[in-house]
Amino acid sequence: MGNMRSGKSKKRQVLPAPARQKMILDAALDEFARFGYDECNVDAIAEKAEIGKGTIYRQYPSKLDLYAAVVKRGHDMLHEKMGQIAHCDCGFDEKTRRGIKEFVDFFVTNPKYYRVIFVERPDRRLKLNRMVPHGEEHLAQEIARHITHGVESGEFRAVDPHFAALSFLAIAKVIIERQIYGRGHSLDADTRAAADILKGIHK
Amino acid sequence: MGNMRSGKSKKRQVLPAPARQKMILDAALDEFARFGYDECNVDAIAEKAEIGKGTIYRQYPSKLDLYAAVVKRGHDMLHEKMGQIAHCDCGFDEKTRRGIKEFVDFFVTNPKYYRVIFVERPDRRLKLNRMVPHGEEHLAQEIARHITHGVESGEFRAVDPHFAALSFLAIAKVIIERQIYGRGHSLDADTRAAADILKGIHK
Amino acid sequence: MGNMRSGKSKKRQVLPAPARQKMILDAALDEFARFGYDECNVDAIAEKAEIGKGTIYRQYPSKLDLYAAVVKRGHDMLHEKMGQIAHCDCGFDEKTRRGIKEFVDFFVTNPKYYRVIFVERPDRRLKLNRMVPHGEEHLAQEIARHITHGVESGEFRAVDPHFAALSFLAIAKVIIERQIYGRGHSLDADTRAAADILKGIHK
Amino acid sequence: MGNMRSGKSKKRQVLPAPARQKMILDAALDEFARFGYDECNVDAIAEKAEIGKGTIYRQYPSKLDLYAAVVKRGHDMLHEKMGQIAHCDCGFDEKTRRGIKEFVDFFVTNPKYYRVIFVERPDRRLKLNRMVPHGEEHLAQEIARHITHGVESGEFRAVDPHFAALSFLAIAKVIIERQIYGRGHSLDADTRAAADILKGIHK
DNA sequence: AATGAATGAGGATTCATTCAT
DNA sequence: GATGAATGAATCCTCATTCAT
Repeated sequence: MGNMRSGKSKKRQVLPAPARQKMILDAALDEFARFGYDECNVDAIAEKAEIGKGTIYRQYPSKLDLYAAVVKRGHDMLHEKMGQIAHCDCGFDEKTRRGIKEFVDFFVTNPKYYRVIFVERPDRRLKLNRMVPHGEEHLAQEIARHITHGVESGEFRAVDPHFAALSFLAIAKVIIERQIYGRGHSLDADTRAAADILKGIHK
Repeated sequence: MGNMRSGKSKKRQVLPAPARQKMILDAALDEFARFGYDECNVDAIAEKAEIGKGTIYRQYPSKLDLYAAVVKRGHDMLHEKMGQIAHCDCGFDEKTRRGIKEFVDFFVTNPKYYRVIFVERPDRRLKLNRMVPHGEEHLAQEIARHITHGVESGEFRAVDPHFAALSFLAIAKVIIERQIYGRGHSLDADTRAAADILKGIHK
Repeated sequence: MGNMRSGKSKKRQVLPAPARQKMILDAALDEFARFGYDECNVDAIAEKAEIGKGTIYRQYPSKLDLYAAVVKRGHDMLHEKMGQIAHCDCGFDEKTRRGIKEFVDFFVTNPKYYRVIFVERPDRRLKLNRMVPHGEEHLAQEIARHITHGVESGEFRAVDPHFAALSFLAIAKVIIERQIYGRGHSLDADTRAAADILKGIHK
Repeated sequence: MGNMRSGKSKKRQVLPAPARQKMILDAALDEFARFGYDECNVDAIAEKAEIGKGTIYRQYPSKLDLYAAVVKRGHDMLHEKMGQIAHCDCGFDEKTRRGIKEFVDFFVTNPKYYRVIFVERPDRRLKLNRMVPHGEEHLAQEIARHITHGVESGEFRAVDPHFAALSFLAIAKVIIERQIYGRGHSLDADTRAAADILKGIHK
């Protein structure tokens, strides 16, 4: 009926619901990361996910909600990894080191999430700011809490924990960007350099 | 017709070319900074600049070019301020301190440029990336050059200058953001904290 | 650029603004009358008006506003015709007779307006009701005023003027519908029959 | 899945077929009357009927068919009430009076049908026009037949029966609308006023 | 038979860009 | 040169309808 596309005969095999969920989020992540929120269109996401547009809108009321869901999944994945560290039996320094490592690892391994969370900067958009309560600020607060513990236990020099947290984050992002976009930067060397820099925070 | 709009009778006096140029860029800066590239539309810019839309297109082939011009003007202004320091007769440390101060000052005084250059991040967009010679990278290279001098003269510890430069930049941005968006953060305190952190770079 | 439609080479000659205005309203009237508000689409109106879609939206903020404008033009045309009668130097009966005649004539001559104003019944839609303050109710009130004069001057039997007005209108519409959609109904015969019926109102 | 919705656990007990039929038509009547054909959507009808959307489509091939069925049920109900009068043992005048009364009563008691049959006016839509055998016309013919009897028996003045029938209908609708939407109009007063008007038809 | 998840044609609206005046 | 009316490609979203379970 007018939609007889030549070529590929859409024989979308039916996948179980959770698998489709995943395909949608994967496709959305791909497109949002590659083109950015505005330059990416819902049709392309649907096509990549191999589902109909309507199916997306059945799950997410709007393009913005879909984006928020992608960001949230990223944060959830990150938190799962990082959460384990919080409960480890190690000292402050060890926790810090491992925390940075996991953080950097996550985004170097998942550069798409880096794009979607830090480059596309959802908090730039007022609405998203309200929808995704896990922005950079949220992360900074968690790190700040960690630093506060360190300060209280005397393991860390007395600085404004929030400022220190933002600085941590900022440097971590530098490392990540160099890994993702740079050519031949040694992760170890960068991490050590970062340590040198951040050492200034230490007593 | 067109001149029969009721109400304000736009007595748009014809300005000399350079003055118009400035009005266009000022208006564009305002709108891009407030709404972001996509949420802002050319009509609004023209109206704010008090000129016809066509006149903008006479000067800039596209919205993207206009944006690039705004970013470029920001960089030029910044460079002019920073350039003076390069030629000052002071030592490495003094140059560094003044450099950071000027940099932070510029963006705290001109938060719109902060939005346009760092938040809106032109390199986010594939197209812009090609047009605007990645501002941040350019800056980083200049800073790196400065650091290299420091390293060569033995005034600075031997770190990867590029990495160090990006870290400088990252921390400077933290300070700026706190000044612009934060509430009641002392610029002095933040700068000192940053110095604490960056001291790690020093010997 | 991909829009090289084969066939008709759109060489839309530029018409003076008021002419275009008229073409838009004419096309809208055509389409709304033929298909109804919902089954008619803006693209078709634009095409029939031989202008771009955007041009319509430049004049009317939405499809609904365009519809309201069409209805308003109909009411204005009707009022102009009817207004002359109000000021004529004739008695109540003569005014009544001429009023009915003009009213019926108008809609028989402009059946599209009949569709748009009475069949499509804009007052069905809440929003339109607020936009077009000239619905059937408005007409009824004008007629009621006329009847009130007749009642006060003793030329008309004492009935609820509003009810009588609505009845006038209702019968007038019957005549109109028969003329427009019926086959071979004599306008004179129908009018005389209506007079017979409405005579009941008279003393 | 699908049965894991939190909250109300739709314990939709399976009803016998005719009961389901009724629920569908009731729900459809509600929604069509409240929102109109276009503004109402099938999902809402299914939800209100407490059945699955698919079940509606099993019974009615399309939304339009469902609408036609609602209109038809209205006409059937009306006819049943009116039909009894046709067979009553009373004279022409009595029949007429009772006919008008039943007609007005029916729609004042069932304003939803008034919306669906007269306000939404199925014949407005080209498509519907083909499906619903123009309700109003059908009614008019029945009334016309009645009038013809009156004319033949000499109980009614000789007018075009079809025109007279449409006039009857038109005035009846005025009464109904005033009852449904008006405030504080006396049904008796309106009916008497209508009688005054229609008396003109009588000898 | 009943269901409701999946579908995608269809439509209103926006806005960068052009070009006749 | 300056202007802004005109344009129509592009895009989000809706919702009637289908069909696998």
